[in-house]
Amino acid sequence: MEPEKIKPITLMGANASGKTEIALELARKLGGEILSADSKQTYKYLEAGTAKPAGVWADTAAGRAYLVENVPYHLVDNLDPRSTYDAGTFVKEAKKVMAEIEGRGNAAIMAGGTGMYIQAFWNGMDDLPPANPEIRQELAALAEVGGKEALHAQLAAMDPAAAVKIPPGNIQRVMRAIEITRLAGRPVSQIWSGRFYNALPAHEGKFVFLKWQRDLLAERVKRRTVTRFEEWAAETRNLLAKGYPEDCPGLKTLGYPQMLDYLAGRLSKPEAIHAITGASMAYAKRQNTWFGRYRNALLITLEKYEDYDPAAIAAKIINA
RNA sequence: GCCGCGGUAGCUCAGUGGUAGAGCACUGGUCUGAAAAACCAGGUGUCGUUGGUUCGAUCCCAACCCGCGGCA
Repeated sequence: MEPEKIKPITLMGANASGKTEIALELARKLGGEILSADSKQTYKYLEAGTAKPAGVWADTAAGRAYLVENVPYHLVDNLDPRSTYDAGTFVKEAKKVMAEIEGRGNAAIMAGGTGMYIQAFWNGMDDLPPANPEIRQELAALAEVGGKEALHAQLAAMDPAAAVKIPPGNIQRVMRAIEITRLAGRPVSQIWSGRFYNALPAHEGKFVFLKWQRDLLAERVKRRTVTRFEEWAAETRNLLAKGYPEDCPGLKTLGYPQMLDYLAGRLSKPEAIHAITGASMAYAKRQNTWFGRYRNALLITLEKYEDYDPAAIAAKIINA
């Protein structure tokens, strides 16, 4: 008799909400492997700054893997900080890893805070042309001269419907809309299916949203920032010494700009900690807004510290 | 004790004789290959306290309280 196949579990939540610990607990209980949905932990050398779980690369029966407490932890620690990464690439790699995990008969546990990656993986993306560096460079140069308004005006000329949906200040999305329209040869607003943001496919797996009471999360974020600050500073200093530019993709991420300010003497240590904590909380708010849209996810609210019991939460998820 | 400066949003502060504003914080939201990104919306208030002048005081006057600096 074949054992019942365990459907993938997807664990979502803001940074510092304890996803990793619960994912490890689930992996131990189910004999599972973890698949990280985190846009920054994919980078090598970014450890303290991304709260990447400590692990080691080792040869296993299934090939080389990053092991955290002996649990395979996929899609982390494998990209140079100078490289870019994106949702499309993530989906492609994650599908492959997911298939391999299932092929081994193991439970897959996706854990992460990058809502867009989770969204793209489970709900898919419309068939849009991938990023084009030449066009982006050209558009960035145009924005340099004419400002964000000039770019938005260009979008309005080629696709009024898209221009209405995207505010001029949001230069990244304006550029992307122009890019798609040019590459596809027709207005992006006609290509968008408009059905991208809905619920998650609950029949394909379990979806869990860990939501902390704000002040408690702020306390956790602050404590984590203070605790790892020196290690983070050393790691960042080391990267600069190796020749990584301050504006490389890996370093253009939450907290690193403030850390670079600190290393350059533009911020004192308390100021840097305050700025990093503030940025992390602003990010947590966005994450909670994103995940809150999934009404069919299992919502686990944490209102007091005692509510955070990884083993109990893991059991609750398994029994849900 | 005296002199000076200050007391306005959670914080730092601007401002006006017609009940007030910015930045940050906070709250809600957007999101289709940069997403730890890039944005949109919302002002949340006993203007230190009590009196006085005035049609009207957060603003002018007095006293008091508190903080900072100086002189004793």
